[in-house]
Amino acid sequence: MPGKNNTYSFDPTLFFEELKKRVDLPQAKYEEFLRLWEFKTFKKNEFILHAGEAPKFSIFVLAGCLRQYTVNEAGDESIVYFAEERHWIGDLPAMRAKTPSVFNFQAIEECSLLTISPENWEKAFTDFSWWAQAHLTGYQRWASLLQQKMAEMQTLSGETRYLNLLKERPRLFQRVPQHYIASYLGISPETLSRIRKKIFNS
Amino acid sequence: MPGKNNTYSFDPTLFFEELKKRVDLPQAKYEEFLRLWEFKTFKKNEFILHAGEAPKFSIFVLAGCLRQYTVNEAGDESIVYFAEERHWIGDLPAMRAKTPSVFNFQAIEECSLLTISPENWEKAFTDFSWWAQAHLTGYQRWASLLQQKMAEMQTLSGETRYLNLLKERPRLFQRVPQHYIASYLGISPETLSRIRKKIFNS
DNA sequence: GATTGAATTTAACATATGTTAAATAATCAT
DNA sequence: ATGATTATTTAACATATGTTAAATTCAATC
Repeated sequence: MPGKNNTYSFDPTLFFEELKKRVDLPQAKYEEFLRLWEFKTFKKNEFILHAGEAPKFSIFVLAGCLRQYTVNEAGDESIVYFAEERHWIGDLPAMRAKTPSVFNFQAIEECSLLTISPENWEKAFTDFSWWAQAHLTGYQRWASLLQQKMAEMQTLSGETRYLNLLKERPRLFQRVPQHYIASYLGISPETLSRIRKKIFNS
Repeated sequence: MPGKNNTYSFDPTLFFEELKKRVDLPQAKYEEFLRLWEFKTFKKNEFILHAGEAPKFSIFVLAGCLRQYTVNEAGDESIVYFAEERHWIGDLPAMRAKTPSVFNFQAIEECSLLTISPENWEKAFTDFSWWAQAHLTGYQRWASLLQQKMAEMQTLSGETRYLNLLKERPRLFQRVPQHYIASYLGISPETLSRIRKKIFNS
């Protein structure tokens, strides 16, 4: 059952931990907030949201790994983000405006997610001011990081970008196929293979 | 007088127009909000904010053009953003946390700016809920656009990226030196020259 | 566990882009 | 206006990366 609503039990520990990093509240408040979210599971390779459709929810990852990517006119895939445990992911502008997203979201492994609907997202933003605050701060930082990644893409070689990513997110290389890493780095799978050969033979 | 506080008169029309695009309020409210901002002018090539320092303000551009760029360990400059009239620019995470920015901000032309201090920024965010809302929406969209630009960098040739930018921001090419455009596109000035020759001779 | 399909590696070749250097053109400052 | 500085173009050459295709390895499925 793809994208089935799984309402049975799950462990919200990770979710609460991430919230606590940003704001200090009594446990009851976190639990009230949690009620806006819905637990879903997805199987490996299952699509979570399709490009061309308005996203039906935004996501917090409890377990598993997923990829966010575009497909351009020439048909080339381009992965712009890998979300692992504790990561937030989605296309909020498209979800909130109910317009088509340019991004695909697909499970790379079996995934356990907390999802929030557009209606509940707006409610969360209105009713929980601490959430609005934390969210804005998070987005400001995220935009800044994206600009720094842009600068990397502009000035560094594929090899250097590979080494940087290996340092920043070593766990990713344990769980994600090589050609996905290549796409994320903006190089062909063959070039990545060449780079690895060069590095690990010296 | 670099970065001098110019408190004499200026025209806030552009500023109000941009605010009105996002939220509908009585004029008096806009004017109250404007009091949090300070007018500053900068001369061509003058530095507005330096990397390594905590930013002293965030910016709305009334007139002129400026560039945001990093310098990596190898000394290569990399322009991540051009701000023209009506654009918002700054490093909010660094400003708010009072930590060093990795970005330089420099006037490309003589500039008229509205600036907001860290203290006033927090005040604006607390006292004007419409501002907080609009700001969050703006950042969500901004982050999404940056991810789409990332995908462009990953999959498209320098020539295609040049043509795309020419279509998206044609005015930029009238006012910004070519080698800045090259830096923004992530190619060398020589390559950009070659690309232009190829395009305009066919 | 055998078969099938997908991912990765390898190689040969093509091409886009970087690098260096010099010539020309444009801009700035006195 | 003139000289000095900076930006742009051009060219020759070097190199990183893409492309195609095949071989090999790995992983999923029945």
